[in-house]
Amino acid sequence: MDEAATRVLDAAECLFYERGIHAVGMDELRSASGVSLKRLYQCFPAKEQVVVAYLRRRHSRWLGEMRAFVEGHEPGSRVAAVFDWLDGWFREPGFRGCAFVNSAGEMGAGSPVVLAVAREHKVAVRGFFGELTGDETLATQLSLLAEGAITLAAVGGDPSAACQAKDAAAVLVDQMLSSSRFRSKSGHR
Amino acid sequence: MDEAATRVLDAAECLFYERGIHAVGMDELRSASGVSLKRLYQCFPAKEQVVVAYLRRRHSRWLGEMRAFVEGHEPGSRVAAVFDWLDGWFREPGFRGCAFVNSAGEMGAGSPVVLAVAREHKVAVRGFFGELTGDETLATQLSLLAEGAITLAAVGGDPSAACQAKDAAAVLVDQMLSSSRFRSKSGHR
DNA sequence: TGCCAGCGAGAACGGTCGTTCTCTACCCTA
DNA sequence: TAGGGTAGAGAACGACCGTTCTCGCTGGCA
Repeated sequence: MDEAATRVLDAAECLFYERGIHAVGMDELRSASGVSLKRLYQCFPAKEQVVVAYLRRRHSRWLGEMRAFVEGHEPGSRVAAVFDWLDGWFREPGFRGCAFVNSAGEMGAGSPVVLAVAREHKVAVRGFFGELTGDETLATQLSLLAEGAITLAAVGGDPSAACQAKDAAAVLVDQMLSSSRFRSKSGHR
Repeated sequence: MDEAATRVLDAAECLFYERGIHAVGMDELRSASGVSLKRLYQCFPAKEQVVVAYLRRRHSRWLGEMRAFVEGHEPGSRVAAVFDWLDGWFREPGFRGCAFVNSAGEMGAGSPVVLAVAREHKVAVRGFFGELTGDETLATQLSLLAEGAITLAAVGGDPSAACQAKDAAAVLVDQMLSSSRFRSKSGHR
């Protein structure tokens, strides 16, 4: 990837997330990145492609950082670690919710490709919970809690949502463990 | 309230929710509602006030409909009924997620009043769960599940999120009941 | 009947957007 | 040194936005 494109995406990641997509014009992207308008349009023939590239890169970074944090914990406490990581994120200055949900809400109705990128992100998050738990149902339920926490932390302005979600997640994990132990011990049929 | 204002809000509720706020201009609001631009600006001196009024009215309707549905069920199955109601909502044609989350994501960064209305909505939803359960912690956890279900149904395009959330909610409610029974029976101290 | 306040229709205005074009300066090659 | 292709700076363009203004009409009242 071009170094100019990287600078554009750096600027886009700050500005789009902070103020929303339609509130940031190409001119502002230009002045913030120091990349001329001509070159900007050589890298990204339209604004929508800047948005898509911004979201794709943010997806890699976000999931990578979460994964690195979680995998630094014992296997038995990794689900809880996810919510600890979310808690740290919620308390960062400038936290404004999920970039993918915000972008999809803003452009999704008129831009199927942005909606698709957001969807891929959510599928990947659920997949990560699947890796952690090895159980599809539990993975979905945990991703529900995580999504809810992100939404309530952003819109509700309450970072403690992560902690509440962590407690609920512990209950769900316990329940799943005991029910699967029960199933394997009783071995029905 | 003026009948013209009602017609404007009817149009706004359809258009803003379906296509997003900044994608719908005042001219389109005028033609869709049949209210002249002059009168529209008499009712709402700026677009932001249309947005706020739209959100407030939607909040009343949405919570009212959910409440009516839930209160038509036995007290013991009302938490589950919330998620049944969400399931029906998710399957409606044109479902596009939470209007408050979408609006806050689109305008929240530049419009504190819109963010505040969205926040009030989320507080009210949590309060409703509080009425149902009589337990603050459980209410928060259930609202996390509900918010997560809305997000995943909208962005992930998966209406079955409501069903998954319902199952998780049942686990959390059971756990809460058994732990409080335990506490009252053992009567610690 | 004459008059005036209020209305709707839509033009007008200033601003901003995404995108393209122009022009100038520069660098690499011959 | 001469020339041509490239890049940057920024003007230009057409479209659209939110908002205001104009203007002709209407309908109630003296």
